Amino acid sequence: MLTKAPRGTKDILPAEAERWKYLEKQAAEVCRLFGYAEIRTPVFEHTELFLRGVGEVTDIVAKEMYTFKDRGGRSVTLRPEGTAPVVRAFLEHGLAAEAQPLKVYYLGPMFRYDRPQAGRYRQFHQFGVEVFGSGDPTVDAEVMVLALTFLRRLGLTGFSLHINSVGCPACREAARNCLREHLAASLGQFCPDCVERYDKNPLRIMDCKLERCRELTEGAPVMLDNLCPPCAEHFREVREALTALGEQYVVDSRLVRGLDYYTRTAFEIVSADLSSQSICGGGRYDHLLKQIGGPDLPGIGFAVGMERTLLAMEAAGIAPPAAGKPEVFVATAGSVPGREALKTVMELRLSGLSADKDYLGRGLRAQLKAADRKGAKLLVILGDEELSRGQAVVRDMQSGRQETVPRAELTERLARLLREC
RNA sequence: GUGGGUGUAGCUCAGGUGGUUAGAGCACCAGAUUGUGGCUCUGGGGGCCGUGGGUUCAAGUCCCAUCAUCCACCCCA
Repeated sequence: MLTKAPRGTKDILPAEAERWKYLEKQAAEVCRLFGYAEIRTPVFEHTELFLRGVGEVTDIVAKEMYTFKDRGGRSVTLRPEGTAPVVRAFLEHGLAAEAQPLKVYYLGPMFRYDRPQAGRYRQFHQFGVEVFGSGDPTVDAEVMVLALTFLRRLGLTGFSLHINSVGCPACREAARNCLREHLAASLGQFCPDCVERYDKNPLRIMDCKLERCRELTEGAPVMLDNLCPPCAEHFREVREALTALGEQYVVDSRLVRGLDYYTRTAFEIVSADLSSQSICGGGRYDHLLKQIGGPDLPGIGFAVGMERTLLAMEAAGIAPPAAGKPEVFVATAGSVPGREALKTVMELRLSGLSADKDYLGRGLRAQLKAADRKGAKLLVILGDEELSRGQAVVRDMQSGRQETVPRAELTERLARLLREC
């Protein structure tokens, strides 16, 4: 128990941390190119923010939040998603006064009390972007392309973009009623989950994975058929923008997202490498800011699951660049004390070379073995004879070539050798 | 929340029908080589066999419970 990470969490060990750093760097670089600035918000917020922002009847809020009272009696919640906190920060700091639209990105841990399984954790990480202040269809296309660009940059190819429009509150309500009417007669034949969805979120019935339910919904009126003229026009322009950019996409009229705040454009990127699990989800939320108490500004964003991205890369056999190896290992021989090695190592480090040494008082043989395992490129040997003559042995670990150099010239010599290899 | 699989060394796993001091490979440490890595050989350290209870003369092995973990559903990234 004491030596076990809590359920649904995991340690990112040094080897894997290198891969995370790589992903984070790629995300930051893509955002720089697209003109998105980073924003960092707290990992916990007032519980009320998520109740209002995400929606009280959503699964995320109803049964997956880490909510607790702090010592002052306030109810706070570990953020289950990134959009509501970013909206809150936008409103709190009056960022509406800055040049519009505002384009930001975030990257960090999210928390959901869920049963863990492949690609699903209780603490997981999302990279996401948000755009506030523009309802323009080209923004919809831009954020989708941003996500696609990020994935491509990592070398992933086995994914596809699925898009849909869930309309505005007005036409969505009309579509819901229309669908309920259509399904009312056959409701008894659906699975229990779908019967529950009938009242809660009937559009989701269209998204059921059971074949029987799928068959029952054949010919049912889909959201896209019930869009009001402005929403239909918006969706058409989003598709045209994607096409103009040469992006392939699938219009999936069954696609419904689980968060209440979405309007109009909804999209997912699913990965073939993860048996079609979604790796990214997002959409437009034109009334969320007002709902949280701000101006009636439109917004849009997405979130990419970092763990899932890493899993997809692994499944596709993509290996991020290897970790940096130490450049120099300093060994001692004979009766030379360890502090001589430490002195040399420090000189090298302060001149910009990464250097390391043995800390277990091991023999020369074991020190070479250690240097080899760490992947050091060069080895310095400080022995009694060399030391008394003010020299040191420099060995190229790959070729095994050795030379004796004056200690005064050691740093310079090592730097030159490293440049050559 | 529902359903299924699996828990033996740091890792991957052996341990027919219960039977003495629980094994292998990899990894780790040391030696062969008293000052020279990768290969090889030799030796060594490491295990409440997930936990608790039950059956039995005897349980890693059988039964029950529990916890953990993985997979799927639900939901979502």
